[in-house]
Amino acid sequence: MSSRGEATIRDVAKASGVSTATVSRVLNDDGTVSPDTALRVRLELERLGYRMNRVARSLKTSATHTVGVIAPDLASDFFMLLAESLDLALSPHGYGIIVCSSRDSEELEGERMRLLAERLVDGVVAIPSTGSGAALAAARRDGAPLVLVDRLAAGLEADAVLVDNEGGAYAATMALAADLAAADGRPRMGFVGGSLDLSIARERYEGWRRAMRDSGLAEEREFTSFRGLRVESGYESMRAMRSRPDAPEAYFLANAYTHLGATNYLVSEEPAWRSAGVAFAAFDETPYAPLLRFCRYSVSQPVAAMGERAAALLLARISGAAPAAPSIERLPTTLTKHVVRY
Amino acid sequence: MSSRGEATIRDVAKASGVSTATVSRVLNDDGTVSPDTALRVRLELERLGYRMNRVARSLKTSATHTVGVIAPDLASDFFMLLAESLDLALSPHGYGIIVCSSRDSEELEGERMRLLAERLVDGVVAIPSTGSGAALAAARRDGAPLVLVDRLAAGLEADAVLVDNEGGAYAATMALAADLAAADGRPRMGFVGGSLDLSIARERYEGWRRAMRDSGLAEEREFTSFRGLRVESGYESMRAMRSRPDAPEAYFLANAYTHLGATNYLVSEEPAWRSAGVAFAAFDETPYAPLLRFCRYSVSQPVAAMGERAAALLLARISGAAPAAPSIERLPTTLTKHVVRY
DNA sequence: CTGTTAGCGCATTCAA
DNA sequence: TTGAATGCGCTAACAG
Repeated sequence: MSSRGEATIRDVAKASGVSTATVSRVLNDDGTVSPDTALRVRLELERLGYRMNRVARSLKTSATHTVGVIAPDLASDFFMLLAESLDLALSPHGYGIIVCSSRDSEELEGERMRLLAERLVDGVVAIPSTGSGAALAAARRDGAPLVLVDRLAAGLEADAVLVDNEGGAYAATMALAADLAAADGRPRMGFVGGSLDLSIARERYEGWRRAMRDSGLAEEREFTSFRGLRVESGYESMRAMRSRPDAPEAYFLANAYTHLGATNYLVSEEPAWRSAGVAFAAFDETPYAPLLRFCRYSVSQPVAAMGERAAALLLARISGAAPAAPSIERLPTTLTKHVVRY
Repeated sequence: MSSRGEATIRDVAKASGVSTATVSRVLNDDGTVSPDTALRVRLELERLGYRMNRVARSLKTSATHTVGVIAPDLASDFFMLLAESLDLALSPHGYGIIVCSSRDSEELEGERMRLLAERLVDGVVAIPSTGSGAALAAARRDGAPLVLVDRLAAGLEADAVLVDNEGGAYAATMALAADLAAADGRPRMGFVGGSLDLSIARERYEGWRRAMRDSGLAEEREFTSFRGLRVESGYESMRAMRSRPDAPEAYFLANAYTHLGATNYLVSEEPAWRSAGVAFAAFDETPYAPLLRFCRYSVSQPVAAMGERAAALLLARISGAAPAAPSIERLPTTLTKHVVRY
């Protein structure tokens, strides 16, 4: 027995009268071990309650069967769905995921990446916290498998799984604009989004803009906000816009958080008679969608599919069965029309 | 250079003209290395871009600085917040977390626990998927540090961090009952919860029940549901109850999911004039709380604090600075009164 | 203060 | 088909 009190292959070898090499072969289903020796070994394995020390194996094989996951915020709907789906896709292959939060700090992001490299993870899935990806690039183990999810980072040669943000925003905006045109004489639409440094914020803005042009609507500076993609940003943006007497009735919200914040504002600060005509088009789908009462059109991202694809790309890289050039996948979004019942 | 193309302490040792032991001492801030040797070594460390191979260190020290986290569902609000707070509390100590989903299956739970043990994690934080904890107990490395969160498991000798479910449910129910008594002649209250096998479901039921007795209200079988703690269960329970002509106006919802489901039902299936008088008391707090329009009282769990405490208990066990007996901490909940604005 | 030595537990040559 | 020997990269006595 080792100091840990656990049986090692040496104990098993001794007990079954074979060498450690043979035990190792049995453990790895090597196939070259005679059936009865294998049986004897397996019996002892069982009897001694043997558990493999995977750390030792990893040192030998320099493969940890672990992938790192870095995200700006672990406590987001998007990330957790992603984690669940990564776990689902990876665990059948014997991979575990070690998750870390970069807390939207580039410095922390680099630290975490470095630590993952030191832990010899076989690959990394990252939601970059900045548009540059500099910290990730610097800390990355040379050429180590890396898959970006949700956002692109400029300086990073890596596979990526994204969604068609521009197209999704375009479709939702077009749909809402059409409704407005049918109902109202002079349709207008505000925009609530985040910093254009972020690829997702930028792409959604561009989609909205194109749809505005194609619908013959004018982009009004006072009603175009890039305050951020958080709940409070949505709340504040909506407050700022709705405080003006000439506020539009329609808005595009760039993600679930701003959507929630905006709805919270209207519901809790504006009298019902005033908000009655408000209509939203928004990115993301959530469990509480039925409560987002101003939502007319929503764009949902296939988060689970994104996790699956990210896992597949990573496994392909790890096994070496991937083309040299990074592959960027852009998954389609789905437009949903919401009927208001209350 | 090693085969991985990374410098090892041997490369650094050679380059700086010292032994590997000295390099190791420098790396571990051992303090017994003379300032100028240390400087020379650090220079080479930097020049060669040395990165520690933590797998090798772990094999030697049999400490991985990794803790495993097992939860029935990674994609839940509760778990996300917990993961974030565990990461926050643990990462300053150099610990990483490897998360896995048991998908509410006892078999998977055991498998995951076993794999974590084989990976030599220094400890495990688990949200048990069953009341027995049998799978966890079986796969657990003998005496390995384990902290249960949220729920207890009968057969498991482990530290635990829970909340005062009974007390929280009691307080919310009492508050709502008092409001009812003040307003109405014959107050009644329904209950929507989950299977009593789950400790949290049972404790919340017991708290509700005690408050009902103390308020002089009768528990009515037809309006007491244990269908489950999921969104759909809440929806279905509410549908079943509200379909009866004699349905009460007040309800206790045992968690965020049932609360959401119940609200979804009322909002989307029941005409406003009929649901106008409905009032809820419920467990959990969410970002979309402002949209839960029937909520009068909510009980919030200190999820972040739970993560912190779990981390602290785990670290104490790992360092051996913990009493032999398991310590069960029960954190207090907070009652919030909600004002309805719409 | 520093170097030598000896493994941690496993997988993998190379012989037999 | 099996065993003996070697080393993955690091830390930890023990000497010097």
